[in-house]
Amino acid sequence: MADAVPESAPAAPTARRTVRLKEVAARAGVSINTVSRAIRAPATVRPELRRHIEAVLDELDYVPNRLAGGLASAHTGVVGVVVTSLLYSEFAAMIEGLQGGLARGGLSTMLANSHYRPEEELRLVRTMLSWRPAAMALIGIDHHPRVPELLLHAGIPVVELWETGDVAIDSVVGMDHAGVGRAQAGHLLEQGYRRIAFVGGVRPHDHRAQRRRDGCVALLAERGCEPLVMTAAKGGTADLGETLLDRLLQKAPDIDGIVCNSDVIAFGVLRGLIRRGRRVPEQVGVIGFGDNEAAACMQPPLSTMRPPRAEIGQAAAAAVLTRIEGGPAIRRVFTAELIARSSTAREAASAGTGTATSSIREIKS
Amino acid sequence: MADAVPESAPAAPTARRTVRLKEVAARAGVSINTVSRAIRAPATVRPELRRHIEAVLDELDYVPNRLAGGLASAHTGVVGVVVTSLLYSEFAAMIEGLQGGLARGGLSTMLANSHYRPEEELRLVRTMLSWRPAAMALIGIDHHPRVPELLLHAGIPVVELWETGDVAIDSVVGMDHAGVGRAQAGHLLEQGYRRIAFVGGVRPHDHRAQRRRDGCVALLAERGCEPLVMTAAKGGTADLGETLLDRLLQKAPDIDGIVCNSDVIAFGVLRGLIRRGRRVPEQVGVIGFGDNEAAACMQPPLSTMRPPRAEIGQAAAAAVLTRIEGGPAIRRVFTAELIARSSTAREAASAGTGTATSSIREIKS
DNA sequence: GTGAAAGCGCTAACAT
DNA sequence: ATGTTAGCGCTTTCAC
Repeated sequence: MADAVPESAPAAPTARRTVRLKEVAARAGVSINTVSRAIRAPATVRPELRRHIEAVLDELDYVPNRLAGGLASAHTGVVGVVVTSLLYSEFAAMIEGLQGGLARGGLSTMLANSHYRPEEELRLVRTMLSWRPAAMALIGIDHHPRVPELLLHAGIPVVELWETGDVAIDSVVGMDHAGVGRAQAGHLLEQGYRRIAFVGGVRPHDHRAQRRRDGCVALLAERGCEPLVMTAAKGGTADLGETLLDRLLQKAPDIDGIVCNSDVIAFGVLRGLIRRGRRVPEQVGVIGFGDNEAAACMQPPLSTMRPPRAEIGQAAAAAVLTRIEGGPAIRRVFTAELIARSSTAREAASAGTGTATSSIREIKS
Repeated sequence: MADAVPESAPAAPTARRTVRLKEVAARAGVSINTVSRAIRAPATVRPELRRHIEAVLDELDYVPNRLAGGLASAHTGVVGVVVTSLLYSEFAAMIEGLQGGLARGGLSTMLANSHYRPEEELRLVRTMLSWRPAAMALIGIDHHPRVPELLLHAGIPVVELWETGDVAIDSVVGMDHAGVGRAQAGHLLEQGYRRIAFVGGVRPHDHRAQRRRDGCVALLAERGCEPLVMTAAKGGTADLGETLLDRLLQKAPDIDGIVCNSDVIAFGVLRGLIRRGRRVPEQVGVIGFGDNEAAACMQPPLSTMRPPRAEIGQAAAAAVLTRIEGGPAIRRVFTAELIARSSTAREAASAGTGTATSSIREIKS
């Protein structure tokens, strides 16, 4: 399985041969300071000299030491990002947007994963703060109770992503998840479904999922429908979707609409319905959340909610940049888009491919 | 859209109120040094005193300054990770495994994304090195020409993930992608398909995808089949899959087997085939790559190759940890697993759900 | 425009 | 077991 690779591998971390500003300065015949300025403020160095220094820099393959630089200048240009999960591609596009936006502003990103564990989140925030980051970004608005005070105490810009609520540490950029749940249920009602259930995996600390569930339940109650909920305290998978469907059908065989907490859950639900001979969308309507890349390839194509992930990430990056430059904290709420496909098209059950996208829906004030 | 959040937000980054070792020491009535040791080597401080110091640490909410610590000690406990993409969830599970393994070894992770751009990779490697990381991890084995020398010069452990080849910078943990392509084509041949094409999005610098394609083509040639290739120079999407299928059918209407570069491409291909009235798997066999969570929910369920992503990430973390402790560089090649479902079950086209998993296949020597 | 000197906050010898 | 003394490599005044 594993065998040594002798050549090309330093037997032990090489006997410290790092190039410092000092070496560059000596080689270029100037002071350390001048080299430093040639790097950070080229305009303050005579063009001719500057080019000379740059040549030496290149020749010696100089890599600055940001630990030293950061220590001396008290600002680092890294942004600490704490996410609750890297899997399920739930946040990938958002993080990518955030990272891209920050990079354009000259900031690096340090990513850590709390796996939906508050204790872990606290630990990670402490670790990141120990790097004296220029700012911090966190997923969600529900944190370990000590996190907000720690962050506030650090005196740096903070942005909370993905979810929005009433209280904010600093800036917030996200969606109203309760509104997503309402929109899902609302769409099924509009399509004429009446006996509607919420199905999905809801992890103990996934507050976003809980809010979607609550939003769905609330709307159903308002409209006089008895809300049904069938969840499990774990992450969503297709198999879980099918399992929950089973339980649901046992409890309520007359169900005709299913709001899923994620597209992946919906995939399993669709598979289960087909196996059990229920026709979608004629007998049962199904709507997911997330706009998974496979949703449009299901049979029937799955209706879902598309969260503007990249936009949220980019807006969060913009918020950080603004704040670093002394601007105000920002609160921005994006709207998820309803993608109505065949899986909820009870009226026009023969309509065909159903790739059409409905107009953008306002989720909540 | 964006409005100010006055309360709770520091008008400007607070007037520097950071707690240093000095403050803790004064409060605890000991020297700076003793506090430092109480943190890093608790055993060297009298238990009683230690508890006292810990209380003060807690009371003052001390957050160490790792810049200073790293500068002084010359080791940081961060591992720089450069990935080519965060999207498509292609690497998420692998990165998660890597990160988890490193965290267990007390190492933090700094993630950056090169978007498949070599120039960007070089830039990112330089930036990461400027943080004096304990080790570096990179996706793939084809790098910007200056990357290996930079890394070697840094004298730290390096691990290349996902792909394996003949030359390594230091450690390598991955899969043989050419072998994956061969296995895909081989499976279709075994099932009796003969007129086989490779279809997919192959980004200019996605060498893994290129290797899978080449492996597929090579095997077909060896077996006396004329290899067909229909690719586009971009990332894979379901829509692209359907587009490429169109072109393929135009060029070779008698095609009966399709090797897809990714499951997402396969989703589009399946949708396209069904729309065009071709029966899968009776008339055409389709196999994907990646074991996307939706693959088992397609109609028919999609056969695919499952790469051991988490295992690769964990093994890479182990390699880094070993190497940091002075161990040898490691080379480890994992095997992708063939997941045979209905989309290639020409023989047993009536077999039903087809969720069964074939035995593990050796991909290459 | 350039150089000299003084730290940034911490760790690592060495004393004690 | 604890304190003292030097730096780590860089940035930042402040002279020149």
